[in-house]
Amino acid sequence: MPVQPNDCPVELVFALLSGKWKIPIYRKLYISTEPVRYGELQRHIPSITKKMLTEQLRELEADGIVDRNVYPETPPKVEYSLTARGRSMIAFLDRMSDWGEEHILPDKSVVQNVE
Amino acid sequence: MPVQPNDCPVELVFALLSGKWKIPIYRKLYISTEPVRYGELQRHIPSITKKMLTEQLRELEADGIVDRNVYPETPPKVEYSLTARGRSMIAFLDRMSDWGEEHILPDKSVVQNVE
DNA sequence: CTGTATCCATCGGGATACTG
DNA sequence: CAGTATCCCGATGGATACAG
Repeated sequence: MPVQPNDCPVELVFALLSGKWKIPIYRKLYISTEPVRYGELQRHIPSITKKMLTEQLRELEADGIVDRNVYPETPPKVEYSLTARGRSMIAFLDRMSDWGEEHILPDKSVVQNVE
Repeated sequence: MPVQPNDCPVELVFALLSGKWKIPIYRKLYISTEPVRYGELQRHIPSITKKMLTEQLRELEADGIVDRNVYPETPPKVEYSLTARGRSMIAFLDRMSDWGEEHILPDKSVVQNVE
């Protein structure tokens, strides 16, 4: 659901991106220089159902993170892209990613516990 | 539940802090210079139940974010604190907070839409 | 092609009572 | 004081079929 009022900025931001598929969707939209079609998103995230893809996109849209453009053609064509606000999230997402790679993924390294 | 393997660092980090009460708990532990007792946490977050407080603390502990110290006294005394790893999350949490204050909370300002 | 509409299983989280 | 043990509900997300 769209975000509810709350006083903690961190919790608010978490709420914006909470949802099983929002990060993968965000990543795809961020990486693409061009707007991305519905079907393209679905192919990029094979395990997502149409219901969930639509739901998550609607929430991201309601929260001003994603832009939705409908082209009234036949067959229909709908394109999604990040809003400026959405793009600006990359600032802290990159920091999160850095932290994750440093503190979680290192287990994958052959060399462990090298303090 | 403790975090499951996954390839996206951002999703991994989200998983670490997903849980209705983890951010409030983190904040309290971060702010306190001294370790915090169980009852103190409960008083600081009045609406949390014992079950949830215990659950969330256990998960944070399993994920290496929180330290748990038991003093075998009577009555029992258990203290919680952030691990070094936990403390280091403040780096991206601060960036998230900044973004949240800039992009979500400004509605509270009297002056709006001043592009 | 881009969705909606139903129906349903699972699970996070809450209320309450009990315990070492 | 610091938890466990149960019981339970509502929301989240999945499967499938249908529609413009």
